[in-house]
Amino acid sequence: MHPNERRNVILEQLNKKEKIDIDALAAELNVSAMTIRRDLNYLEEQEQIIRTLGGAILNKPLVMESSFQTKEGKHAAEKRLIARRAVELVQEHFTILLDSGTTTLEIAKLLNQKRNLTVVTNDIKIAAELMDSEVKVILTGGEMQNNIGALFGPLTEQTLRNLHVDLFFLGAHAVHLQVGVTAPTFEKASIKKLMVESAQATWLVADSSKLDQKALAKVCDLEALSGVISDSGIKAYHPRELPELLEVVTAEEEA
Amino acid sequence: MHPNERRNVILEQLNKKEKIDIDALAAELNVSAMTIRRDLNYLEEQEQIIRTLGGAILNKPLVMESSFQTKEGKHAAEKRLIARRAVELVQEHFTILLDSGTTTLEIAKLLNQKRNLTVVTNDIKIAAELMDSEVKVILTGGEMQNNIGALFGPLTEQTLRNLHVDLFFLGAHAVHLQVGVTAPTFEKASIKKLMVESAQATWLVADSSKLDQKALAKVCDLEALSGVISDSGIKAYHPRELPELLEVVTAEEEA
DNA sequence: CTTATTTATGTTAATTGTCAACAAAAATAC
DNA sequence: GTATTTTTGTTGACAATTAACATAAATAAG
Repeated sequence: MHPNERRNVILEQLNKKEKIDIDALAAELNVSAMTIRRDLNYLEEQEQIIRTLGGAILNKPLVMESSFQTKEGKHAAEKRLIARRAVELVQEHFTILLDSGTTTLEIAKLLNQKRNLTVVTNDIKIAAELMDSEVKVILTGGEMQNNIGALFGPLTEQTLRNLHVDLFFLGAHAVHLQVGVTAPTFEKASIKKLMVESAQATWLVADSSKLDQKALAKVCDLEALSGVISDSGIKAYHPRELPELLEVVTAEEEA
Repeated sequence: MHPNERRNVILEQLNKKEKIDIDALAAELNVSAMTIRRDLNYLEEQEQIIRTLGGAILNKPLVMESSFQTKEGKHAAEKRLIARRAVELVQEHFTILLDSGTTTLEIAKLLNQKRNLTVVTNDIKIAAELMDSEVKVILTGGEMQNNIGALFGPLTEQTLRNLHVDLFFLGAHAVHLQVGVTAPTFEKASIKKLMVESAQATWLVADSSKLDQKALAKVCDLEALSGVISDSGIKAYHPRELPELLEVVTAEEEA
């Protein structure tokens, strides 16, 4: 019997019994009490259980607000402002492509109430967010990146190649005047590049912490973008130097 | 300082600190460890805290288990039993295809501690469940069915056609001796059919309420299955009449 | 297929936490 | 003021935990 199997048995028992006893489990599973103890310590590290004297109980997680536990990350307020500005670009009957990421997730939350809209995404958190809405959602498919919920790989790329959308909201890790938009891995860059190519218009959504940064893999030049939406930090940057064709929108707090 | 005062101090600390330590408290409150222990035992009797080794944590009220609000549906206990029996078929390095549905979601929950496993699915709840695990997850892609989180449509079908897996767990709406496995829409049936075709082995997982039922669209004959896992209700059905090639496993409560 | 390496498990002894029993102290009742 | 109850501290027996090491099993490497 594998350790994982054994741990599953323990969890199963806890679903019925509220509390389990180490010695009883050891006898039942024909292993030493020490092994059970190690299992319990492992499960406690995973925050699945809580150790008690001679046993353990289930660790009931706290209630979460959204489908996913959305711990308020860095620049959350900025992202919300950007998202609010972004949805103004969305018209009825549009097909919209949403990159994976927290900024685009904020956009998804605002699209929640729209109708006659199709959203394509490679982010399962975005899909989950729109699950109970009237928006039509298409997931690209692909291999899921753990802890993030973004889909990557050949399957994703193949889907994107057969796609055309009206509007693409591109999230970025790094944007730079000369270098353009870049991503930390070739895999991500490749996906984003395909997304740009399959969209009629691409708007970059990025809070100011991403500006003036460079990363490994090139996604596209700034010229490929229809516009940029960022928070007021972009002012401290140099909006005048951005190519003229580029409409730069600065999201700001409303009065 | 009154005993009740002291106990309130303990509870206050627990609201901030998640876990408290007996010796530290004893020193801080200038009482013996034994006194703190008695306080903690008292508070545990009141179901306000839970004792751990050398300390205590707050007793949180009951909440949900999974990323999604999984209101305990019909036949939940049966589904869990079936799931437990099903994962016994899973070997390391397997690639497993999971149909969308609540029974297969239960299977996913049990898989989430396994390693060296690849899971393919068209259900975003299953994907979400496995997001924080070490299991490699591949989503088929496709159009998301609202309120359920299952992916359908041509995109899904195309992905399935280019796929081969070791083991497929098929969830069913209706199973019948003569008619075989059926689904309520052609769209769903089409997906399930493709899944059966792309798998080395197909095991049907269905609680007994699904047995002896017919629906509109045919998925496959019983002969196409490698086996069936159901709860004990299947006994009231007619296991002897099932085709001989079919191994029927009945999941039952352990002694 | 064999060997090396990692991982999992068992055993022990030292440490730490727990409990029960009793005694002392404090609070309360009469 | 004394009696009674409640609370607290102390002690020793016992149980659980941990760390450290040894062994076995599984996996990877050659």
